[in-house]
Amino acid sequence: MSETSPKPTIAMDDLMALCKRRGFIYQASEIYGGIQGFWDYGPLGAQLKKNLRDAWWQDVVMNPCQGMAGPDGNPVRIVPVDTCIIQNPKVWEASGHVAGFNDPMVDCRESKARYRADHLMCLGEKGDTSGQIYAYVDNDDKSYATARKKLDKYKKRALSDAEIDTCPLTSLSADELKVTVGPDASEAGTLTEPRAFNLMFDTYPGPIRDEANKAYLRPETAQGIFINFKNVIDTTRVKVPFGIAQTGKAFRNEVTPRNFTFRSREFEQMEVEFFCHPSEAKDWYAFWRDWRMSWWKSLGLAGDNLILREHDKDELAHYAKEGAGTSDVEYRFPFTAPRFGELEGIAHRSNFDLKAHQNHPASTVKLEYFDQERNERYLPDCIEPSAGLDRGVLASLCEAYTPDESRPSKVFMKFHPRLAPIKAAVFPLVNKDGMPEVGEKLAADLRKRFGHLGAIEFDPKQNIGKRYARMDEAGCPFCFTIDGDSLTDQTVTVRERDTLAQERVSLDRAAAYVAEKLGLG
RNA sequence: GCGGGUGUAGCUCAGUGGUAGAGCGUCACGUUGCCAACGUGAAUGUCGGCGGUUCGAAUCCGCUCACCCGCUCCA
Repeated sequence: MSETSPKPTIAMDDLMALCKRRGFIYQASEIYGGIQGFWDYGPLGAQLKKNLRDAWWQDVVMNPCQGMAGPDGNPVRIVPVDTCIIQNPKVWEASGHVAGFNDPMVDCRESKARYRADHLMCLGEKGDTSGQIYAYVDNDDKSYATARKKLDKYKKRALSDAEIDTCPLTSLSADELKVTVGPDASEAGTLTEPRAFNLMFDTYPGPIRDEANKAYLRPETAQGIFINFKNVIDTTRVKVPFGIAQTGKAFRNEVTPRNFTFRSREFEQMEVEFFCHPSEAKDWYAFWRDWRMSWWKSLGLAGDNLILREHDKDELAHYAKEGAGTSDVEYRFPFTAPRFGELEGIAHRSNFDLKAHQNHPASTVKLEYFDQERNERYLPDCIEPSAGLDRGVLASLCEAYTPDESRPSKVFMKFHPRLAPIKAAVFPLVNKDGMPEVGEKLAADLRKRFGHLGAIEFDPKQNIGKRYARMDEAGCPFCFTIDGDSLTDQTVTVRERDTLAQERVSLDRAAAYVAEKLGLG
């Protein structure tokens, strides 16, 4: 990993100040002191985020893989869904989230170590209900030996195995915990009571707030796809291999929200679950991994700040253990540098999820797919490219932030034109002599043509330098200026954000100019 | 969860117990007319919040909230 970046690492504080100043991102509930792990998007941020989501929707769902054929030589097929944030809680039992997202943790005030409560065992002398208890990490011989040694020292004699009683830490009473010595502690009573880190948010649909009515806010959008797999198969004409895609909010009660919007408790995902025959899973995995990497590059996250990283075996998620692997598309954020933070994970989930839902006791549905061509019934394997929309936005903001002492704004946002929240601006050089009228008409024309892609600004106030500078900070790629000559020869000056170059184009060519620069031909 | 830091106008920050400030930005008017120019003027604050000490608190004390950094944690 290279420690040197071709671009100086920007200060996160400066970027955050710009995001506030220009209306990209605000702290959620700011007027009440904020709320940890939540962020709101302002006018420019909302459009930036929409543009990234739309780019994904277009390139992944509507024109899958930008028209590139899959490894089988056929066009890639994807259909969209939009599923609920709240589902029957059994969905999350089957998926493993209820068990996996509820690990009670224990902290040690002395050693500062944190343990999973269900990984801690305790030992003491058989029959002794008043003496000290010693905790150790389950299946850790060294930790066990340490606890035995501490007990022997406390009892002032070597106890035999037969004199030892063990039990899980979670079975101890509060009083017993007070006389328990932590695995890495010397004093008793330094362990906190086991605390559940509820990584899923609870909610209670219906009038009665009762455990029987407990439901969860989804921690990932993926399960909404898996539980609709049969519906999609039955009601559309898709055939394996194909993908189901959706974007939407997900919620995780992160222990430590950090780093601006990077680890938020409420965030938006863009996910595809791509189903294929197990024999083709490896090829599809490699295909998606490589194409997703190139997609992020195509949106301006090029260069050394973006890497594709294959997971080591020991960091694979529970659903990916059996699969062909997991890769991350990672971006070098200022706060991770020189290391990288995940933008998107491409995982081979094998048939983990379909199997889990099919096998859940409360589920009656058969999810096997009958493949006519192969004359074979099977549970498809699944390749999951799962991207973080908010992380993509954050990476785009970081990448776009370009200090430039030579220009009045001292900084400009070099967004890819496709992502830029303001597509173009129109300025009358002087707010009189017929220039505003010409400008307003041009702005209206551009709005009609490009308004669905982003804002078209019209600004007749103050001197031209200020207006250019404002657009630089907003990341607007093109500014059209109407001057005296425009009235006579029907031409305008277009000023390019990145190069500051000015070019004279005819008024009726202005829309074509923007279309070409946006890649719309 | 632990340790350190920060919190005053939209942004950056000054203000160590005595009337709430500056620069920039924003807005208006004038002038100018291709890069935050110039002139005049204006708006904008629960000094993060709550409580305490004090005749008097942005300032001292306690608690709390949020953000940043380092741990820890994170399928």
